[in-house]
Amino acid sequence: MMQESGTETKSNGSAIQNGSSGGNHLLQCGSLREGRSNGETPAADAGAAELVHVQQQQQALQVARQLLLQQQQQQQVSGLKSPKRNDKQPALQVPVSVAMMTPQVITPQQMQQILQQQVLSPQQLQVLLQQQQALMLQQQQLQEFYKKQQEQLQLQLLQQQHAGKQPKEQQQVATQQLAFQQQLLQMQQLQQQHLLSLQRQGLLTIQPGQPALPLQPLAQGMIPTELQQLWKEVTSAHSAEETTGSNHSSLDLTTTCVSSSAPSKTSLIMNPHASTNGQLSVHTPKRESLSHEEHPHSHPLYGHGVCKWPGCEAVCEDFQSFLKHLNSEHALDDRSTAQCRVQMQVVQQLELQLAKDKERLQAMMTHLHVKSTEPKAAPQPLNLVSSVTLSKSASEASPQSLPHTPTTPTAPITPVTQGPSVITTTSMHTVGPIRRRYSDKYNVPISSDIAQNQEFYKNAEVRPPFTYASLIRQAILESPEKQLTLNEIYNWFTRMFAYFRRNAATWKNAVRHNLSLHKCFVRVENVKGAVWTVDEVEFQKRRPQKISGNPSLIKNMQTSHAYCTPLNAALQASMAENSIPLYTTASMGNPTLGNLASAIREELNGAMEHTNSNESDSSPGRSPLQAVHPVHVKEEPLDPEEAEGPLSLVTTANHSPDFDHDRDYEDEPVNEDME
DNA sequence: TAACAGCTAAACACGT
DNA sequence: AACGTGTTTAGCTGTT
Repeated sequence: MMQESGTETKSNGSAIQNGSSGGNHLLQCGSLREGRSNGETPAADAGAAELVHVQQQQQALQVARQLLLQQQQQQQVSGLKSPKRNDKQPALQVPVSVAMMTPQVITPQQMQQILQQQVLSPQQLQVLLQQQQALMLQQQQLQEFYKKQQEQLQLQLLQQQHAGKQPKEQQQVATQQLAFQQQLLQMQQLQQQHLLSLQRQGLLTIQPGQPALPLQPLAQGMIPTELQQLWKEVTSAHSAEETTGSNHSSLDLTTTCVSSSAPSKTSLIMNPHASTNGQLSVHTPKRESLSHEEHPHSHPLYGHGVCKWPGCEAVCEDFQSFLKHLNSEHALDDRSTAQCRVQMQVVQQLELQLAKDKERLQAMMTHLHVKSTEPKAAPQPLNLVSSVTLSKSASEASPQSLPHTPTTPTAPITPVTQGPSVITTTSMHTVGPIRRRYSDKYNVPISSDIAQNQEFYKNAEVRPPFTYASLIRQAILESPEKQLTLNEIYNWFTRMFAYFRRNAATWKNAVRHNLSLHKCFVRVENVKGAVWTVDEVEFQKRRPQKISGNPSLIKNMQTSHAYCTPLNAALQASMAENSIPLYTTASMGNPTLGNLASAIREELNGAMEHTNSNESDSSPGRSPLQAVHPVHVKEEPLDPEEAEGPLSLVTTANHSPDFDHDRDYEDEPVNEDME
């Protein structure tokens, strides 16, 4: 007896839409977890490596800057009056190309796209965003510096022109300038690489014609025409003097920068083939060398003069020094052990990823061979790289599904496995936004997703990919007594999801609507008023999807569930970073894992329940619903076949300790920067 | 194409 | 009267 069975007024029992429609989530746990496990570590490594490079570039820039300063001093000493920096003459002003200097941070549109796709986990997105921000910071500093230097240079060139100064000095200054450009070129190359790495991981979809991505900044107006003109004057007037290779390369670089306006000028440094992909041919040495392995002393942790210990990348001149470094820096200690464990997890996840991807590939190939003529072969779930398709889908999705929050994406997590019609690898990651909410019946359980992405949902205004019904149910099930007042449900929404801290009128109305509409929500009069409970039987009665009866799908489903278990271990690994012992189990009292584990069982159970409705599946884990759950009133008699209690009720014991009923965010829009 | 699921909006009733 | 709660209907989009 949980509460006094009050006068629940479920008068909508006659609702035509019947409450059998619960929520749904779509995520196959395999695809999500794998996507995240796949991308996380390499992305982090790449980011760290690039940061190192950025720092190196900065140092080089510092040196170059000093040279330039010396040059300026010489000029000043030689009698040139030092002009005020603010005396910029508009006609000769050399604005720094925004296109070039714009940090290649993920634009809001791209971010939205990413969030909508949710190919990777929110945590991974955060990590990558942090890397992006770090890079952005670096480049912004360089940008400032570059601006200053360019202004100075411009002024000096101006003066020299007017004063008829020696071209040699001028040329030297220009060389310095070009040195900066080269540095910045490399900087941008790094950014490009970072971006491409994101692309490879499916985080970004570079769409043709997408202006937000400065993929061709160097080819477009990097140096204004004024400067080009200046250069022409300088170089043509003194072409006889400077025919050295360095100057040539400098000039080449310059013309490269203006190649958009004068493509037929001098030879391009940019690789034409690469430039079509937005990738420059200017490689940093490190990247270049990554592809070959011809070191005489082959060691998995040593390559190309760099220690490959995760997170190290120390430069070692030769193999001996590497061994020295290995023994000194990576000796057997706690840190190394921890890193080793992490690596183990990484490998494990990658292996899982590989296995799953192999299976997926097999399924795809089978599918394409068997029923390639099926009209639904290229249906809605995927939006190929074509921006037309994507934008169309997006425009369809946003206004209807989110009229109240145009800035926040609908975030249905669309598993790659949903659409087997994926052909290209890029399109694997460009599954566009879909309006639907996803059933939590056969895919990732809502409790699992929320538990794992809790922080993300709390901070990012991303709509959870679950139906209101599912969310309400989750809120109620998370409560200690499996019952909540309406206001407590509201609070749960605002507490758990940043998305629901806006437009309260809309979603609260929807919550009330769902509570009233769905039979699975039972109103119970309580001492302190009315509370809402979940009728699990009704909830599980949701319309079975077409998956039922298809043995192969059932098998796949079970497989996907099976993948959840080791991935659960991966989650534990990540928690080990926070002093949570590795390989803890859900029974050890961690609420998140407890919920996760139980949710997995729940989903598996629920799925089996529907797919094997005829079988007398008497798995020991099941328990009659009434034994655990406070359902007080049924308008319909319990179907004994359906009365198998879902194991989700097990989560009771693992209720999150930090569940705070009193904290409510109310309706006021929450600050955006809840980072 | 129709049925269904889900979302949003809105009207309305009722109680405080 | 204002507000919160609850019910119901309608219209729309997307899926099956």
